Amino acid sequence: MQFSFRLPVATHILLCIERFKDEYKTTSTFLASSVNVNPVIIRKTLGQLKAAGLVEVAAGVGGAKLTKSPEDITLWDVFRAVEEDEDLFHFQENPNPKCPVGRNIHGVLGDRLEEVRQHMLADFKKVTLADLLESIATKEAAE
Amino acid sequence: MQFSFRLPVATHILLCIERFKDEYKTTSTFLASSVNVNPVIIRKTLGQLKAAGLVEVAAGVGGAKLTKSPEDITLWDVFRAVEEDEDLFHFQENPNPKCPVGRNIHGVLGDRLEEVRQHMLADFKKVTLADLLESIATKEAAE
DNA sequence: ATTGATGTAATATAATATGTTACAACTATT
DNA sequence: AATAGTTGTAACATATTATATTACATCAAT
Repeated sequence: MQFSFRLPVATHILLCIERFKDEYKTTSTFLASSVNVNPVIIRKTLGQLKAAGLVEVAAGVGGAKLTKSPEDITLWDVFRAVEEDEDLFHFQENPNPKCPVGRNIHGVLGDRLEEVRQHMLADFKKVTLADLLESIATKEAAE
Repeated sequence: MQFSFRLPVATHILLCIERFKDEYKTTSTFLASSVNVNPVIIRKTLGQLKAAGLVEVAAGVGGAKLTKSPEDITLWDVFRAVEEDEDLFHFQENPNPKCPVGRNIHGVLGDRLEEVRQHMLADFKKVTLADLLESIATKEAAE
């Protein structure tokens, strides 16, 4: 059981937009060829990133660019843009209310899991696009 | 996008086994009525918990019990018993190798996400079944 | 032997993610 | 104004995974 690849794809898109901003017009087709998914997936994701205020997309003429500098965009921003703000785990909806475990498990376990989730989100905040771009540049230099 | 309810269900099962060990024989049917899922789901989950060494299941006669005390079983044990040991997120399998972002994203972003996952696992280790049982007992007392 | 359980296979159903096609709307350019 | 390339989005198809259910062989205490 894993999270979908929406976060990785969205991050990939943002990194490409920044990395190639001076070389290419970063259209959905261009981005799709780097990520290797259908351009429509890119457009949908770009729509979520736009709604979250992370990118601007040029209507008509095409191409996208970041609205902030890469230092100011974290994985937390990206995660929130493309994933629902919901519990980390599904819970069985109708446990037995006559059982003391059944009627309290969601509250008790849910609280602990929500703490874990908040830590995860805090971790996401520590990673910026700039960090990732730098790591990629380092790898590129070593090739 | 959420994790399945395998962890919550498995935890629920373990808590019930301990909570009712002196009152009932904790068969898959009994447990199923508290969790409110099909008994076969309970048996499969119990099979995973048994494989992980967390419970013993009485063949033939039925019923399950913990192999350790609740202080010594954490959510980490339960998570490992019922979930694959894999990346937190899916990655697009074939990004464009001709693109510097495409050929490095998995390594670079994957490393950061693996750190987040390790933190999550560490958080799971902090929560024991005994903690949860105590929280439930507190709620029961307040009812 | 009977009874009530477990373990497991086979299959069905549901939910979700992803892929694809199609097309209206938009904007710079000619 | 017409064109060309692009975005935004709907509609639909496909794949994957999780969960539910039925069935039944096997087991062990009575």
